[in-house]
Order: sequence, then structure tokens, then C-alpha cells
Amino acid sequence: MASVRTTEVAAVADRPLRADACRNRARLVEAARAALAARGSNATVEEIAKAADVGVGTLYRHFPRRIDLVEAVYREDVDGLVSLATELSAGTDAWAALAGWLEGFVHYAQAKRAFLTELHEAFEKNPDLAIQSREKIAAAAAAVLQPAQAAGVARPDVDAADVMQLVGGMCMARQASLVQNQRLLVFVLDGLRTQPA
Amino acid sequence: MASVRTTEVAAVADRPLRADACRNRARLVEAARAALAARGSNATVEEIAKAADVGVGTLYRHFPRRIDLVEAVYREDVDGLVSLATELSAGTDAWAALAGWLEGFVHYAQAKRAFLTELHEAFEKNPDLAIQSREKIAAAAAAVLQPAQAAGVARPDVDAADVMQLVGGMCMARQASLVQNQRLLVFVLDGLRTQPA
DNA sequence: AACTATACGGAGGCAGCCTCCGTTTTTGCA
DNA sequence: TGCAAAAACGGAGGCTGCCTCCGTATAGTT
Repeated sequence: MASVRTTEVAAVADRPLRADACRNRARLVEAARAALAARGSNATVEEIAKAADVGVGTLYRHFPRRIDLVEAVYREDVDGLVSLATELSAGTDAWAALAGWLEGFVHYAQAKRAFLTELHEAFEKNPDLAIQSREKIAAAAAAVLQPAQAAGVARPDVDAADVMQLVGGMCMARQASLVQNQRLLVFVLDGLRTQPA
Repeated sequence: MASVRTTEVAAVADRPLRADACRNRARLVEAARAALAARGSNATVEEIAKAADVGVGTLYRHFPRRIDLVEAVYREDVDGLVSLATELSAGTDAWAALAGWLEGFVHYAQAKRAFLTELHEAFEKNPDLAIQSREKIAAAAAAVLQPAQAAGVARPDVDAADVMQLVGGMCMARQASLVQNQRLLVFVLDGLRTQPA
């Protein structure tokens, strides 16, 4: 059993996707993201394949279940948030990094709301997805928060979990719109800034 | 939208369901509850109709969309919680009423978790459902909490919203089992009891 | 008992997810 | 470069699950 697994993984590992397959996979995820954002759970597999300009057969080779496509979109969103944190924290302005990342977070949360029902299903099917994502995002939050704290521009008495709770909760509130969340984010940022004694 | 709702309610109001229809409706909701608890979103309309021993046509006359059936089950659950509060608060032991109701709440939350994805969809389709339910439950919570506070057996510095947040959050946590929640409820109850100064 | 409004049931329509397999494209190799 | 093998493509069609339609049955009424 273990050996089967090993060979299988090895096969996948040492043979990267063929160029066309790789391209098509990316197009599919992109098309799925657009479709999910626009039509939520009404988005059909057929329309996603068509938008990506591939056949359903191709779609299903890459994503055996519809829900796997949802998961792939979400994973990319999370990874985007992680790399945004990496990029921003490479800059010199620690406050701009924190503010920029939270702005990105608001967008991420907005996208997430558009297919919350589907995502919930994905979490149900694969609980690790939820756990891993949460950890990744927490690490990203810490990567922009801590430098800001070290630089003395963000108050020291909050941690990454607090920030996520605060901004995440705000974004998930039932009627929140993107614009409203961006407005609210300004207040949150003011609250996070080092307060005059 | 409002008019559809009104006419529907009116029709129901001035002409009570025929005896067989009324019986079948109840059987359907009961069958749906069992099916949703057992198989979540895998429960099919056909199997629910069969379990209720009626045809799908009958099911669809009562519940035009699958999601309406989910909603009906949930509404009954909420109403059950409300009447439990009414019954219990009619008794003389205010503390037993509070404890008993929270025990009921834990069961309610457990049932809710079994079809959370479906319920989420129902809330999406009909946001009023979420709002109304929350209000009903809050009122029920207050109906058992306030007497206990008046009798001096529950601490005065909590309100119904606190209790719901506390117990609701606990029950919804990802891996919580019924048994574990019942264990945790004991601690919560100890926390709610009037503390010695 | 006869009549009517109401309700029942299940065959069948339809849409959306997924499979299968013949065809096409890429890749590795001589 | 040309060829064979491996990998990937595409879309017709299967299957399942939601929902509709309409002929039949029954409760309620006179």
C-alpha cells in the first residue's frame, strides 16, 4: 500500500504537467473564479468549461468533482493573500504593508462571500482545507503585523488572530458590501495605529 | 414578492388543510428531518417522499422547492425551542428551566449542524428566515434567563445575547460532538449560576 | 347519495454532473 | 527531422435528482 502510494506520488512529482495541460488548468480555475463570483452556486460545469474554451472532459480530468474546482479557486485566493503579504512586507514601509494587506483581505473576503455556500460544502468534504487556509492566513497576517509593531507604527497589544477576527467578522456580516467594508477598514486601521498616550 | 407571500398565507389562513393533507404534510416534515439528519445534502426528495409514504407530487404541492422543505424542518426546530421555553418557564424552578432549555438548545444546534450547508442555502434564498429565527430564539432565551435572574439564581450581568453567543458558538465549533457539548454545557451553567461574592 | 373542491401519485421532462473513448497534440528519442 | 508512445483533448451520451403535469381518488358538503 505504502509502496503504491510512493510510486504514484513519485510519478506525479517527477513529471510536470504537459504545457497545454498546465495552461488549460490555469484557464479553468480563472473561468471558475469568474463564474462563481458572478453566479455563485448557479454556475454550471459546462459554462465554466466553455468560458475556459475547453471541453468538459478536460475540466474533469483536472477536477474530478465540481467541488474540487471550488477548492482550487479558494486555494488560489488564499495563496494570493499569502504572497501579497510576502511582497508587501519586503518593502520599507511597514504601515503601508499592513494597510495594503488588509485592503487585499477585504477583497478576498468579498470573493469568498460570493460562493460561501459552495465553500462550506468544500470545507465539509475536506476539513483540512479550512484548517490549512486559516493557518496560512494567520501567518500572512503576522508577517505584516509584526513588522508594523516592531517599527512602532501599530499598537503592540493586538495579535494576528485579533486582526483576523476583527476584519474577518466585519467582512462576513450579512449585508456588508465591498465599499462599506473598505470604509470600515479605515476605522479599523485607525484603531490599529499606535495610539498617542 | 410580499404579495405572493401574503396570498399564500391568506389561503392557508381562511381554509384549513384537508385532514389527509394536514397529516401528509406533517409526515413529510418528519421524514425530511430524519433524512436530513442522516444524510445531509445527500438526502433526495424521492427518498423523503417514500419515507413519508406519499408520492413526490404530494411532496411538491406542500413544498414547491426542495429548499422549502429544509426551511420547514428548521422552522419547526426553532418553534420547538420556543415552546420548550414557554413550557419550562411555566414551572416553578427557574434554574431548572434555564438549564433544561439550554440542554434543548444543544440538541437543536446539533440537528442544525447536520444540514448546515442546506440551511445556509435557505438563509441565502430567504434572509428573513435567519432574522426571524434569531429573534424568536433570543426571545425564548430571555424567557428562561430573566426569571432565573429575578429569582437570584442566575448572575445578573449576562443577557440573552451573551448566552446565545456562548452556547451557540460552542455548539458550532467544528469538531464538537453532542456528548462533548453536553459536557461543556455543564461548565457554562456553572458559569451562569449566581457566583458567591 | 351525489357533487365539488381538494388532494393524491407517479410517469416523464429536463438540467446538470460526470464518464467514456476515439481523436489530437506534445514529448522523447533515434 | 521523423516516428512512436504518452499525455491530453473534446463532446456525445449516461445517469441521477429536481420538478411538472394530469388523470384518479377522496374528504367535505348539501
